[in-house]
Amino acid sequence: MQEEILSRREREKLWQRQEMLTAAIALFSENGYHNVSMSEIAKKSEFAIGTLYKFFKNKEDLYRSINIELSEKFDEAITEALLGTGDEIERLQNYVKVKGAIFMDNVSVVRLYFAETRGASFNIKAGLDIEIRQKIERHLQHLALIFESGIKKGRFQRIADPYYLAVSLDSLSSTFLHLWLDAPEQHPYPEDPDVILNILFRGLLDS
Amino acid sequence: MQEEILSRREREKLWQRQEMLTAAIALFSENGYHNVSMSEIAKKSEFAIGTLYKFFKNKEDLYRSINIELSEKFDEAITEALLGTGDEIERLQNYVKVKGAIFMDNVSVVRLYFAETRGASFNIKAGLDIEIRQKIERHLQHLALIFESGIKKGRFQRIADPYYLAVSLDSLSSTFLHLWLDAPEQHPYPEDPDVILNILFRGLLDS
DNA sequence: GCGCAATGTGAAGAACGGTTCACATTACAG
DNA sequence: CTGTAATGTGAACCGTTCTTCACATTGCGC
Repeated sequence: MQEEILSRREREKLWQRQEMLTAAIALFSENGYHNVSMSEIAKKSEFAIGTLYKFFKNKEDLYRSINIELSEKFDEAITEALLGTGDEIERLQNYVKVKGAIFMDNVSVVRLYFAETRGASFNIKAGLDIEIRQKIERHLQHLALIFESGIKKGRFQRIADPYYLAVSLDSLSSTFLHLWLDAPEQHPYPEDPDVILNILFRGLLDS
Repeated sequence: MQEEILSRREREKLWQRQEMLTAAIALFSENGYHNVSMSEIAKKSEFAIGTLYKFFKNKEDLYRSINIELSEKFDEAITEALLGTGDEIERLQNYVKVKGAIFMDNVSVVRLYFAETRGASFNIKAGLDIEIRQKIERHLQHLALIFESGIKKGRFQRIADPYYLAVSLDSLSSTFLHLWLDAPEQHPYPEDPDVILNILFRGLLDS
């Protein structure tokens, strides 16, 4: 990642580009793709419409750029958590914690991310959500491996197929993030990852 | 629910209305609100555009009607399952089963329902998703009561706040339905509700 | 059959929004 | 300071789509 070999001008352009993306993120995540016009983005970012088109081929390209950068950022953090050191339980705890942290740090884009991630995304003709879905699928496979390893070692009961356990944990953590998004003070995303993990770890029945 | 005091004409209009809604559902759930035009709906339903406007104030009203009828239908079935007879476990089993059944029977609209239900809904200016959310909130409260009752009676361990258990079960069942939607043969929605419920019932740790 | 009311029709109107491009402004080398 | 290239601008263009409404068709009581 060489970043220092950029000229002043290049750095400025990068900065301008980021300004545009930031403005667009705010608008898109508030109103959705179709309810945001290029002129609104222009006004908010304080550039002219034509300038936007110097940076992005068209509106769809702008939107795509946002989502790709977003998903890469998220992907990096989550992958790191999943590959990190520690036993199965620690890794799962890490996953829940990191996922929470990265979402907290990017509140304004979380709505956008969920819109592209869950439910059907009708914003883009085709292709974008596939890329994102592939990243998520990789996470799920990683998670499944952790569960499988725990089961093999006798640490975990095999209460469901490892892949389904992975999907379940992903779903549960996203759901808690949703609760938090809707009412942050009422439903804080738990500091302690075990609040979420215990739903899997402990059983409602027996003890 | 008196339905027989309708004239032939009134029944016909109701039927026509349903034809329009059916065509619109197919298009919306395939392409999303903004990617479907009134003329497409007109063509598919085999009415003229002007006729659509005799039945619905505008496009948004048409969309709103779909979602309201949809959510009422779902609400009825789910509420019945939650209020039905049986102990706590049977009620939960019923909930999972009924939710699965009603979604299976309405495949074409499930995508639409998820789009309005999960993630952010940007299709409608405001208000629609609030109505639907209130219905879902009622279900969650019901579910929470069941969990609470089970805990009070000592049938369930208190592994989490009852409301969070409710949210978790809702999330898990929706997630399994999502899997099924994406790849029906690969991930059949389980006949046996305990496949899903065991994720809550049994614990990964201990036995 | 007749005539009126109810219903159905789709071309035209109006608004909106993505994209373009000729021009203005700025940056910078010589 | 000058001239040229790079960059920035936004009015105008154009396609799309929602909505209206004057007219056509149908249904029905007499």
